[in-house]
Amino acid sequence: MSQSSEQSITKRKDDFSKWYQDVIDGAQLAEHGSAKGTMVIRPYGYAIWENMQKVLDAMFKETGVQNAYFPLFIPESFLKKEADHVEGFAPEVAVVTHAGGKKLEEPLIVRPTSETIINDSYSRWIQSYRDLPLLINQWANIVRWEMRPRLFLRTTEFLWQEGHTVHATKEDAEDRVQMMLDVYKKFVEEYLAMPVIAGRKSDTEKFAGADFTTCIEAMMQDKKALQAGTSHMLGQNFAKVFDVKFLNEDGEQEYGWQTSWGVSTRMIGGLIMTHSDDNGLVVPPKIAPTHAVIIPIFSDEKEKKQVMPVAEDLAEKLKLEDLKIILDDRDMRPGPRFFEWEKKGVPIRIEIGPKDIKNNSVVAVRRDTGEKENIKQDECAKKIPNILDDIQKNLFEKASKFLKDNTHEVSYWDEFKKIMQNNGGFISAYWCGNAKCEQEIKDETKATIRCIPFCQDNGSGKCVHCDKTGKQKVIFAKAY
RNA sequence: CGGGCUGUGGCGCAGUUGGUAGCGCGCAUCGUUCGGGACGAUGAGGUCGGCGGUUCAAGUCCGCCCAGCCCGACCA
Repeated sequence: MSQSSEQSITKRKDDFSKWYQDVIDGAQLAEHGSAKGTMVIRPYGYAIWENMQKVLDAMFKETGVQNAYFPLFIPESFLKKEADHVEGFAPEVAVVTHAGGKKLEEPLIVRPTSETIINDSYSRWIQSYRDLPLLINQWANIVRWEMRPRLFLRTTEFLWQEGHTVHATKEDAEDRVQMMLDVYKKFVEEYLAMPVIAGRKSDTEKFAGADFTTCIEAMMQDKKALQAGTSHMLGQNFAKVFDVKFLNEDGEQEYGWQTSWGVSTRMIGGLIMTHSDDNGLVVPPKIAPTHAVIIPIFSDEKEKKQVMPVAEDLAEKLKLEDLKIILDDRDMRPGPRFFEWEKKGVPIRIEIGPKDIKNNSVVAVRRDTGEKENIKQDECAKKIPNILDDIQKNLFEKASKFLKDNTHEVSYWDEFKKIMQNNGGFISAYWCGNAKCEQEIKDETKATIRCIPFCQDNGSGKCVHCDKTGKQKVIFAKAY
């Protein structure tokens, strides 16, 4: 008995070490050293990404955004035009120097982001205030050669969307920055069930080339912060160097006011690190590639003939409710089938066996709580969607409670250090606004300013580190 | 690039004082099974990260190189 349970633990451990591989393979190019940090997104992980794309794309379009596509290769000189931008990105760009068997006249960089090449187009597209606002989004892959890649969260190549807009006034652009951050917050909270704190980045953390950067920050289960999306106010910085000008209503030339905003496949990592448990992924219903898996159970042909028609019938009925259903009738024992879908985080498992046939019922098991419920077959079409809604709600509430429980209001530096050394989490505290102070905090505790939340109580207090008066509370945390 | 650890079937690992490679999982076939990772039998799968050295003999000892992981600097 003890032997078999020991063996069972061993088996689970083996699988645990690779449960995430249903989603992404990392380091499979390990023998090719220069390709380290690249990733392969498996079909299951890609299905999650496709769902994210679909929802976000619809939300973008509601705000008037259109999709377009721009080149992967960018002339090196484009990147160099904006001083802060080149300083921020030059260390991490991959450069193509040879192609077609020849040395290139001008090296091409693989885009780390597309502000420069898109503005090159915009400078030709925009003539008049009537051409504005120009609201464009691109779904693309980009490359950033970071020193230390990290599976899921900081891969060398990643997929993302980047929106690039041009407006006639500063106010319009700033409204757009906020509008898109609101879209991200809504998407991440309502679909991914990840609570986030929205705010502005400090100057040291802002995007290279932006006037200011806004962001949403989420808390992972290890209490570290993950930036889940950013929306930047670019001002006229890129417009000036790429000559994006328009004739305004008064017949005067003006530079356009711009924004850019993006979220990436990093969100898949965030999703996993927010909700998953020791048994594998937990995927919120609103983003899950499969809502429910039906597992027919039978031990011989006779039982199979009884069970299968009911299982098939139920699958059809649930599909009519707009649910994505998998009927897993593979020739495997039930246990391994249960476990496989559990690892993949399918929100509901429906078991149908001979016992259920007798009772006209099924057994529904929730992935988030493990609760089992007997449901009459003819009530499934009504009840399963309700359970899915409840799972979605429960995941968000659970994560919200975790975020709340691990966010600490701190006034004193000793307390700050103690929290960062021990439990970690988010610290909400007053900050003087000085970059030097920010750096010292980072050096001492590894915690950085994740954001300056929009929600402020208009008070003021002593900076948690230097005691000077600060007007705003900021969120400190160790970050990915 | 600094500091630590590690490279052995698909995955996880063992390999004593050097003697020519093994275990678990997974995979395949057959049988018994089947409501939470079943069991038995049989079988497939490895130039032990690379190069060089010591030796009659190297997964094991020595040197160099390469790669990966963790910790720092960089970052979505």
